[in-house]
Amino acid sequence: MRLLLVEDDDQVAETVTASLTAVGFLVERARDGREAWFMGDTEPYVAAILDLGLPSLDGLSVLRQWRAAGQRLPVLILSARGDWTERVEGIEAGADDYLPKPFRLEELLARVQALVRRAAGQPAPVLVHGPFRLDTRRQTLSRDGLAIHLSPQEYRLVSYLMQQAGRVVSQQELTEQLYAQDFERDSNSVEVLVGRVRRKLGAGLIQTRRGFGYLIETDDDSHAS
Amino acid sequence: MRLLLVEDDDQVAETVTASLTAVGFLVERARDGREAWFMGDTEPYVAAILDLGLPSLDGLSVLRQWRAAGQRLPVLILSARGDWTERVEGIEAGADDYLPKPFRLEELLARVQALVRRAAGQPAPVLVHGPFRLDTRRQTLSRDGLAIHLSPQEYRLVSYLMQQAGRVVSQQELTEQLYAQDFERDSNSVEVLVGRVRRKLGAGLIQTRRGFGYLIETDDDSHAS
DNA sequence: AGCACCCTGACAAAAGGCTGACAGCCCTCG
DNA sequence: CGAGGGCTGTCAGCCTTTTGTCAGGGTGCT
Repeated sequence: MRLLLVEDDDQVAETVTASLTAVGFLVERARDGREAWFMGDTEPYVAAILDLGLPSLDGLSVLRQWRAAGQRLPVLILSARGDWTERVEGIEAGADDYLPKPFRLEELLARVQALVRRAAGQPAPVLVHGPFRLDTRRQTLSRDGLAIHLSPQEYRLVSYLMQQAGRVVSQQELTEQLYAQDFERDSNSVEVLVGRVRRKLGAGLIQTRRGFGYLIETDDDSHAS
Repeated sequence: MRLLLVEDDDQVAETVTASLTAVGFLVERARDGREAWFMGDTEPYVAAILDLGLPSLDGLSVLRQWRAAGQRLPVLILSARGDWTERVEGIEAGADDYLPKPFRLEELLARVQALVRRAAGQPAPVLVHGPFRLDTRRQTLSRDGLAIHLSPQEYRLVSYLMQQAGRVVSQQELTEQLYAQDFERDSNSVEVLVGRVRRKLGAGLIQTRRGFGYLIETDDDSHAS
């Protein structure tokens, strides 16, 4: 799942990126306000982490512009000056959460994950679909209690589709979620990935909607009979 | 597991650090309030020991500021004046425990360990996984009742992983928990450490989730059959 | 049939993780 | 004080797994 990190300080950006990556996010970074605005308006991120002190265009302005343009991307604001007025301003500008610097990485992680879950309406750490169980703590998928080994990329694919269960997800969207933005778009890597997953899980779980994308049914629908 | 010790007196700090280190904690020290506040807000400690009489920013204020910022780090307060009002103040400021000076080192140890266990939602001082028993009181690991010698660092690794049983722990997180903040992040020391532990305990206990991190299963799952 | 899509097996590059060897450090013991 | 031994981080080499690419073959719709 792609995250946008807007942060001008290299040091901070690196640390934050590392921890977010470690828990499975694909992090892309903007260094200044203009870049941030453009990326956020263009690319489909699941959430953005927005530092307020930025060159070229202030963080709050970026946020306001996004909101003005109807962009509903969940935004977590980071701010060095943790004062009261700024927090209010942030919330008013349309932020979803606010974290004063300095912060602990765990807290950032927790909040980002909360944000993403809230946005996805998916609070469960274990996603179930028929005989399949995706355990996000163990980062493990099992069928009928038997663990099935998935590579990181395969895991991300299944995880994303299960989080979006019941919705058709286009190849384009998957490419965007699984790969960095500068990735060659005209390769069939998603197809290959889906193929590999199917070989492991059987053809039933991930359905193809020819011309539209891929789909994992919601648990109820698939077992209604 | 990293602990923050906030204490201005060198003598006391040294003694306390020595005993905590001896039972497997990695202790980092702050000498005054500002430093304490910053470290506690920035680094991922499992708990803090907070002396109240401090230069530059009073201990209670530090605590209040942490709490105001949503920092839930477990805190044990140390105080020279063991009077009633101060104790109440401490608890009200958000402390988790309170220990009047002078205290016996054993008592401090016991309380800190209790604090950490409570915070981890792990009431048991003895963690069991299959034939392995980790006794956090004696800091010993045994298999089938036979003690296995672990070096301090090895013990910390196993201990952390067992406390997080059932969860994949990334190398990054392990590095943060096992090494002090200024540690070179791009070495393979964690891998080496894991290797050493496995040589002593066998390959079964610590699983590798390639691309994700390491994992010790919960006892139940591993012996369900 | 024709076309756009999708699947699959093979391959090679790259990443991730493991291991043995080694060196620095510290402690203990004689 | 010096020798020996344990602990630990670093490094280089090795092996395995992962993953993007490509070419060729299906599949379903019009």
